[in-house]
Amino acid sequence: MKHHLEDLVRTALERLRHDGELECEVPNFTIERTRDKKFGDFASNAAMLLAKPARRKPRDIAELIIDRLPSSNQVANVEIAGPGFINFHMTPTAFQAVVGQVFEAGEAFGRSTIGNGKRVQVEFVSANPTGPLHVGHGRGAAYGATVADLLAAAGFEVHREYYVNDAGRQMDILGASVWLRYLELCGEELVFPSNGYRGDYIWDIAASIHRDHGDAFRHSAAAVFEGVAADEPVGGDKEAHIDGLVGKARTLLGEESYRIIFDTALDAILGDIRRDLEEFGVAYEKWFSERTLVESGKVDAAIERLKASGHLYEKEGALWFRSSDYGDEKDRVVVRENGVKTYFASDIAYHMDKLERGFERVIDVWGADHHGYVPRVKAAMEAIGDDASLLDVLLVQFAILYRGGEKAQMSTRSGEFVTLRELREEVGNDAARFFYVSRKCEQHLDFDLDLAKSQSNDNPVYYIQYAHARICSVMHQLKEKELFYDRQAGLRHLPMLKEDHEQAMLQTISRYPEVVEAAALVHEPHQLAHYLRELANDFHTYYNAHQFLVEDSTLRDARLALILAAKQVLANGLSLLGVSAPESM
RNA sequence: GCGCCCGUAGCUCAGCUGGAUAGAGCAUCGGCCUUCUAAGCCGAGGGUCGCAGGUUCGAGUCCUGCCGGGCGCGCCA
Repeated sequence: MKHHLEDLVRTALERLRHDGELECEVPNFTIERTRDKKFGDFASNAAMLLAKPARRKPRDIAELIIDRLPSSNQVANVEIAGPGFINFHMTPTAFQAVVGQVFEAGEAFGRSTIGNGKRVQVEFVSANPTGPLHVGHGRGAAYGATVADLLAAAGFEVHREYYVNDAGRQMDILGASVWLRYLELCGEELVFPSNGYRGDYIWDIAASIHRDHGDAFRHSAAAVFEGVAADEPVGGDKEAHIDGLVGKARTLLGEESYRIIFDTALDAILGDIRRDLEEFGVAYEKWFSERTLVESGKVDAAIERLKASGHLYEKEGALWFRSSDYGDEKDRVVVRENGVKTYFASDIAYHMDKLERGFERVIDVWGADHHGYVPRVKAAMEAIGDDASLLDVLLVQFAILYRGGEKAQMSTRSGEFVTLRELREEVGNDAARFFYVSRKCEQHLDFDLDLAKSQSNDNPVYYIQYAHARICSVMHQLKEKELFYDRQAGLRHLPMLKEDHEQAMLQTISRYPEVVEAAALVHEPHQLAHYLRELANDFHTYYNAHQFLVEDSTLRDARLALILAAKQVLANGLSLLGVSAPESM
């Protein structure tokens, strides 16, 4: 509907230009749903935008536009109001037609082609595989997955990707942590490094290695800690201590054995993350390995490219990227003094690779604590000669858990965060997915665990799902009463739906495609979440005000057609959010 | 100190990317089940849109400066 009116106004403006009545450019006008029905169904600001450049009164321009407006069987009346709004009153049949459109498109209702098959990559979660996902990652997962699904619904060709940091120092620390726990299982006595990973899952992995390999990787604790810098609790440096232990693991085990432990740890944790996300309804086209990026020489190639274009320099033994030339607050190290490339170096190569793969738009979903990282990545893209404006970084703020009105403990005594899995088990996937995307990403999220679990109208998930289930229930009752529903008759008799509640529902349903499109383009799934609550509200209100299973079969068919269309839209919307649409509750 | 994000009803948040009289839910108070699921519906009260300027036909929305809160400022990832 909206697009149709846009076309009409644009045509009118072109005609005005053609007639010489308008000598300026066609402005970027909008067509909006009106807030108040007395202003019609849609309003355009085109005349007011033209007032200044055309040097005429907005109301005069509005009149000219209306004169040139092509006729449309969807438009009943057009009028000028207020400072120069052009208000459109649609015909009843224009709204009624939506029901037929919903049935025809079914699951595809709400999809559009504005994305025009443009290739867009969405990279999200990408948590280091050093432990299970926690509730903070959960928000990125739900948000990224929904943004990706929305973009797909809007006609983009979407590629979902998880960047696996399987190369890097943190992974070495993970490997060392597992090995040390393994040594303890072998009977060695040692003081676990303060900077090591100490979750229970480390013990589990160590135990599985011990089960499969016995004492094959055992070395005496004395040998392992010999010559290693002191740990922080005893007056040393925790970083130097852990790096020393990693070095010992390498030399004592040898590359082959070290690799076995490292890979076992990586596979175990990554496997767990994959299962977790899969159960959460989050799927990826690709799990992109940082290690393959390193091994393929792409990181070196990226550094070479920066060097060749004169953006690198040496200082204090390290290799620096002059990112401050591109607006970053200071320069960044790419190769450390010890010759090890930084994570940033890999990331430059990774983003270069993304564009080389032909993505026309690249979206990174990051935790808000990484916001300081954005300028340097964009700087690197510019320096390399890529167009940094193709990259959109969406920063997701933290989720704070509440229980009983109080901030819930985010981490356990051992320092482990509350995991995504624990949250899913407590409130269920549906509530978790919905709550995570119910706020815009830059908004801090207060996640009320009690509310997410409550089975009442306070809980928007149940409220929406209940609307869907209620419609299913009505159809069930229809059968029980041995009545029938005739879709064609229902569509024919839609003009009988003259009640306010029925009009409201038709209008809300007709808005759905606009909501999906807007939510996709501005990456705001919460718009869809709020819309679905509105639609559910319209339905519940209608349900209480009127009987559907009435004697008059023509009216009954028309009403059932209407609520079945609502059911389809509820199901489509919930599906985009990754939430189920139950038949009964 | 510098940078990013947020300040809208008692609470949690919308406000369609500058439009007409600022909206929901929760909470509070008052109503609605012999009738398709009361996991629901209806009604009432509740506001200096953090503060001060500016931009224009028009500002909760854009700009500047303050105030308050969160986060970030490693040769970590």
